[in-house]
Amino acid sequence: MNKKVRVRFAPSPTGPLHIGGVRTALYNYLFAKQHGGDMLLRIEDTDSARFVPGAEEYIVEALNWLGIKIDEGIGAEKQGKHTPYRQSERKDIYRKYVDQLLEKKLAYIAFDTPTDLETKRAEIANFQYDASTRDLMTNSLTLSEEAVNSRLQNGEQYVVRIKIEPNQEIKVQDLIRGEVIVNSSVIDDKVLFKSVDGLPTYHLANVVDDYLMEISHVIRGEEWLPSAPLHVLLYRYLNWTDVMPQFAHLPLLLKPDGNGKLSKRDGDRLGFPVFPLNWKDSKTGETSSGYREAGYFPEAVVNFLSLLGWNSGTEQEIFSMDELINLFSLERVSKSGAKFDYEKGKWFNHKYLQNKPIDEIADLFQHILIQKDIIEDWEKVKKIVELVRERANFITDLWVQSSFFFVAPISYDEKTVQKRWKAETPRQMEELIDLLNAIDDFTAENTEELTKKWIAENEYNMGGIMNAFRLAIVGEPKGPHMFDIISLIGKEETIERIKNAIKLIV
RNA sequence: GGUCCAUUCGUCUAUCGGUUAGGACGCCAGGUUUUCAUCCUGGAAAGAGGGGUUCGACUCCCCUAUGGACUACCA
Repeated sequence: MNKKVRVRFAPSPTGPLHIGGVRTALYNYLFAKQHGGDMLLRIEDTDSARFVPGAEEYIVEALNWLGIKIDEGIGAEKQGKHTPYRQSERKDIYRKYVDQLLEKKLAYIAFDTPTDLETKRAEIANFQYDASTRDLMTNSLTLSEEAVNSRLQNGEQYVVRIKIEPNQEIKVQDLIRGEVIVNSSVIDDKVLFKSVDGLPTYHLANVVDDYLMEISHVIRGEEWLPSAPLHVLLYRYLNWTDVMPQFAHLPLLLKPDGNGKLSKRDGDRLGFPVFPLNWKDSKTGETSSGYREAGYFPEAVVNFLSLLGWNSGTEQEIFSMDELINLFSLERVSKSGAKFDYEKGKWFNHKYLQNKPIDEIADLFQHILIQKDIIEDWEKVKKIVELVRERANFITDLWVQSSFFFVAPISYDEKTVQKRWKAETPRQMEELIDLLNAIDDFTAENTEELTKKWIAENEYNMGGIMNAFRLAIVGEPKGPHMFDIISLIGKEETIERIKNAIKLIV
């Protein structure tokens, strides 16, 4: 049976989308597109207590930015035929399946309060609510029917738990890991539904929704692997095994140093973003930085992320989204977790910065200039970008690398002054002023030729002159070819700066 | 503690029984250069340990070790 490929990304709106989540979304997308399938976005907000306003919008915006297009569900152009795609709005749908399980005695009602459970856990070491302990608890298996009904009529809070038969082998076929076998005895009677808010828990909701939304492949993080057998069981209990999706559990993204899952704190600690976009926490007011605002190209982030846990089998490193769609395969996803290497992320952005059309880069840079109240001629901006982009990793680096094109130095790098500004330098610079002043054709080629001639004729030291010259014009020992710089800033400005340097450097 | 998953250079990874164990990031050295950077060339750098299976194991199996995930009326 070959059903249409339909995958879903199903985050819960508890905050900004984590970079690991982004990768999961990306792999889902690549897989779907390769097979001509659909990518759905479903919001799993069954925990009303953890809902964070703005999180859903953030997720949609982030995926949009990255070029991960949603075919159906939240954020899609047209939502699709399985609406709604927010689980909190699907309450009525789940109730039916809860009742079905209850009727078939595959689930039961439990009245134990959180404190009851706590005390039990304290009492019994490694307590697990399952076949071995449910007789000790307050539920519809231990209470009489009348007792249960009267409790319900009194409006007592309850949950519905799945009833798991102990000692059964449950097999999960995983596309990345192969067959995983778990004994049902180690799975507890998970809560499927809570009366407090009338909502199911994740386990029931995701199974029901994946079934109703005709999901063909569930591609999610490895943290779900331990509960996958429970989900398989649920498909069995609901008689849906014939249309059960295939599972693929992705390896985790790990901290760059030490061990463990990559977390928000690592970003703060090590100084790199762990979110796609900036996020401002409305409670604490603190902002977490995102890749977009840090100056990354979405293509670079996608490329970088795609290789964290997958590889093409070739030695190619740079991939466009289309190439990724073509080449991606779950079989080539690695099984072990990948440490997050931020340095390599920077390198990817550098590559994209070099390879993009100059107009695109210049346009982005001009926006930065405008924010700094610098209005500059488009052609000139393009030339400047051309000259400095190779020394930049990010659009934002461009300013650091080129600010001297727009603003004359107000101070001079001390070390360089000591090393490059000698006693005879002011006199030589005066001569240089005279020389440049007499040049009408101020192109880089011409000024270079004449300046070098002058240096040779006077038997000056090339490095000595040029480095002092640079110091006067740039203020620091950096930047592109000197004659390219002065041709762009012009004769007057060049001479002005040399004069200033002679005056200011002691 | 229990269950499950994993283990090749510092990092991401290639290898699907026979290779001088390859590439990339980073690092180091040299070259290019008037500076910084880029770029080019080169270099150091790896199969967790122990048993098997096999003519031959990084590759297959087992054990140990290590790491991770999960173990909620969270997802």
